[in-house]
Amino acid sequence: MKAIIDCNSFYCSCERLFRPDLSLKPVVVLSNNDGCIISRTDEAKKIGVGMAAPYYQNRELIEKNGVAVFSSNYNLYGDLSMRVMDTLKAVIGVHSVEIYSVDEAFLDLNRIPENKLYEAVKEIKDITEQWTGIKVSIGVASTKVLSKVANRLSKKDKKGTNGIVILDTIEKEREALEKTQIQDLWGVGRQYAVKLNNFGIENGWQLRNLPEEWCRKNLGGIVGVRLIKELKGVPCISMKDPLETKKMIATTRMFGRPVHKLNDLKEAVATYASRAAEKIRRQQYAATLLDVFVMTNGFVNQKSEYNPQTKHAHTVLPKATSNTNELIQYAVPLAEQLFRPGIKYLKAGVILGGLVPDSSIQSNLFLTPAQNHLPALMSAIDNINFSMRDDVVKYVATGLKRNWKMRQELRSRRFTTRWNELFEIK
DNA sequence: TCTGGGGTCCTAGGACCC
DNA sequence: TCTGGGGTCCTAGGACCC
Repeated sequence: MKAIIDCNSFYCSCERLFRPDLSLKPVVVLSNNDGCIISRTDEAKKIGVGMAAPYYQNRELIEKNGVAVFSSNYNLYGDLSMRVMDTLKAVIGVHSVEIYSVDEAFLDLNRIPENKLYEAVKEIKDITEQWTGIKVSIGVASTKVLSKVANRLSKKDKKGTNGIVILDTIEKEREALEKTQIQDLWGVGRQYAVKLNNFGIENGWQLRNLPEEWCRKNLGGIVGVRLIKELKGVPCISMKDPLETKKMIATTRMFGRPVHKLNDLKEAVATYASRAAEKIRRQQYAATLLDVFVMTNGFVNQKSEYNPQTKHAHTVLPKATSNTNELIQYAVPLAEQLFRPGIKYLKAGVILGGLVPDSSIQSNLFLTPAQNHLPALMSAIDNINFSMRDDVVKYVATGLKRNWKMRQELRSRRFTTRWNELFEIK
């Protein structure tokens, strides 16, 4: 059996941890740039705040109901996420945990006897909540897709289920799938939901009973076939090897306000390149491919129809690198190449691909001594920036004023990752 | 005024090879 | 007059996820 464990309203729970006064109040967390609502507590859902809804459209509702609003604070969430994952690994073993996202992990329960499943899962839940202060829900079933179904039901009825749902018989599977609308299934997005609805399929049980060939034709080939099999309890999506290397690491941002000057665009791209370089160094990768993209105003004919246009340009790097200086030097010309005067840019990004473990970077006999010291320089900069605060040491190319920077007006303190922002008890 | 950021996987089609 | 077939590799783009 497999389980998926999921932190309840994760970002909001992180905020509440340091604001006990909000424990029963509605809370929402906004995306970067304070654009969308990306996490809501049950209380906020009840009031009618939509998921991924633009903040400005919900502002009135939020203010009228006294909802606490936070800008996203990824330092805080990232740190608490690590604590949750470390707890899971400590309880059931490193090799049985697959971190799926910042707030979710799949657990391999194969070594637990069927008749002890509930006990075991309950223990995992209790310990995680006690050690981290974050509430979680758990779904258990024979496949990943079914465990997601179970998890969703456990969250919907926290009181009735105690946050745990186990699908261990065909009858329970059937009941759960009949209760699950097609668009709420893991692997069915907007496009497929429309297609399936047109075909008269509305819940998970109906989908489960469709012929595989139909799904191969209409739901993305092999992806659709796997989905059906998983719904039938035949595992097709296995646990991932934790040692698998990533394929890309990206840093992309909307601008605080539209950018129309080449210089601002270059600064932003240089900044994202150094941010991305930090990320790959921390994860001990080096990149062989660098892609820069820009997004131009996607609002067509004043109708506020969101239709972003992006343009990419990339460079194959002559050798794998994680060096900020080098990556900036490749990234900035790509930004220049993409830039057109008179156009407003809303967003840009740097994607590092073709990742290899950085131990495989070959030292080069023909480099000058100064160049061979670059890794030491990079880690010195990383250490300073990490231990002090962001960007004490930075490249001039990344700009000094940064007037394109995103807005984060309502961010809480980084309680767990910055000494000068520690939680205070008076 | 105002719509996130960071990923994965799969497929179709073009380029190229013999 | 007549112009193959099969294979691989790469890339762009679409669909999905949280």
